[in-house]
Amino acid sequence: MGRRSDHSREELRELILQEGHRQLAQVGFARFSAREVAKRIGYSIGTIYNVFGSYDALLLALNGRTLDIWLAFLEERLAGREERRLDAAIEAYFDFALGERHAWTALYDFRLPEGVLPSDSYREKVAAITEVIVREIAAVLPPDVREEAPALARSLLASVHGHCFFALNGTFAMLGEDDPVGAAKARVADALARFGGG
Amino acid sequence: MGRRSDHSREELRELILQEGHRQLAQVGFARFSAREVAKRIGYSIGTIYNVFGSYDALLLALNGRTLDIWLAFLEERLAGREERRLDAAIEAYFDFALGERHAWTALYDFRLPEGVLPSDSYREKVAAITEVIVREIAAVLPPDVREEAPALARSLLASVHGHCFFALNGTFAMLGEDDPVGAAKARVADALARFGGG
DNA sequence: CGAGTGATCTGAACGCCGTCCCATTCCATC
DNA sequence: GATGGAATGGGACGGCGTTCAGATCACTCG
Repeated sequence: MGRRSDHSREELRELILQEGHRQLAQVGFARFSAREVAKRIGYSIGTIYNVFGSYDALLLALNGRTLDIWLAFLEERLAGREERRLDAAIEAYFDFALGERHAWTALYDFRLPEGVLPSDSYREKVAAITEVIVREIAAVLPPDVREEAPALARSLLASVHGHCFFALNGTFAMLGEDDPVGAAKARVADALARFGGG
Repeated sequence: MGRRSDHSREELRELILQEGHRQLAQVGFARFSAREVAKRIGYSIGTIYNVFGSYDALLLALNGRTLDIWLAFLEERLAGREERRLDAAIEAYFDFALGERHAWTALYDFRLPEGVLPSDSYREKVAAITEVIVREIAAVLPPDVREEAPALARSLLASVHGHCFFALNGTFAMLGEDDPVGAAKARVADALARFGGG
C-alpha cells in the first residue's frame, strides 16, 4: 500500500533482476513466474510492472544479464591463454551452457512476439560475444583470408551452438553421441582447414 | 454430457491430433492451448485428458506428428534426385523449418520435465530422420571411412540445425548474416573434405 | 508548519491456463 | 427393462500475466 521508497528505482530494478535471475536459473524458463519474483523480494506484482512494463521486457532484461555473465565467463577463460584459444572458447561455450543450464536455455526458449525486435542493448550484448569469436578466428586465419573472419565466426558459432543445443536437449543422447564437445571441435577444425588456418 | 460415441477412441485421437497440429502451426507453441483444441473439435477439455492423459503427452504426440511430416518431406525432396543429394537435404531442412515454422520450433521449445525421457516411438522418429542423413553421408564418403558416417551425420545435423535455428530465431539477422543456407552447406562441405569425400 | 500534489505501491479483478474429478449420460449386455 | 461400466462434460482449483483504481507517503510551496 502506498509509496515506500525502501529502494530507489535503480535499486529496485537491480533487486528484481537479481532475484529474477536466481529464479530463472533455479526453475527454468517454463516455470519462471514474475509473481513469484515479486513475492520473494517482498513487493507486489504491480511493482514489477511499474519497473519493467511487461513480462517480455523483464525476460529480455534477464536474458541480457545472462549474456553479460556469459561474456565475462568467456573472457575469463581466454585470459592469459596462449595456445588452443579456439578450443578453449568452444569448451567455455559448453561449460557455460551446462553450468548455467536454465539461464542459457532461456536465451533461446524465450521469444518476443513476431515482428518485435530486441532492444539495441540486447543486440549489442549478442554482438559482443560474437566479436570475441571473430577475433579468435581472425587470429588463426591466414592473413589473406582474414576478411572472412566475421562470416566464418557466425557460421562456426551456429555449428557449436547446434552441438551444444543437442547435447543439452537430449537429442545427442537419443542418437548415441557421447562426445559433443569433441565433435564441435572437429567441425571447427574442418572449417579452418579449408582456409589453411588452425 | 455423458457418453456420445460420435467417434471411436482412435478417431478421437486422430481428430485431436489433426486440430492440435493445425493450432500449433497457426499460433505457435507459446500460445498453444489444449482447451482451445477441445473447443474447436466440439469436445470438452476432459476428453483430451481421457485420450492423452496430460498436456505433455499431447505435445509429444503433436511433435511426433511433425517429425512424421518432416521425414516424408525430406524423403520426397530426395526421391529421384541423383546429384547433390546432401545439398538437397540441407535445403529441405531449411525449407521445412521455414514452411512449418511454428511446428518445427515447437520440437525444440517443448521440453519434458527433467529426467523424463520421450517414448520409444518418439525416439524412433528422430532416429529415422537421422538415418536418412547417415545414408547420404555414407554415400559420399570414401569406402574406407564409411564407418564414420553415423557420428559424422549426427555432428553435421547439429551444425545444420544451429544454422537453421539462428536463421529462424533472428540471431543471424542480428549479426548480419544473410545466407544461412550457404553457410550451412559450406560447413558440411568442409567436414566432408577432411574425409576426402564429397 | 500545514496543505496539496504527484510519484509510488498494493492487491483485487479479469480472463486465461493445465489439471482433477465426479455427476451425468449413453451403450451393451443380460 | 434393468444394470453395470465406459465415455463425456464441465465446474472447481490454483496459478499465470496484465490492468488499474485507490491508498499511501515524500515532497514542495506558500
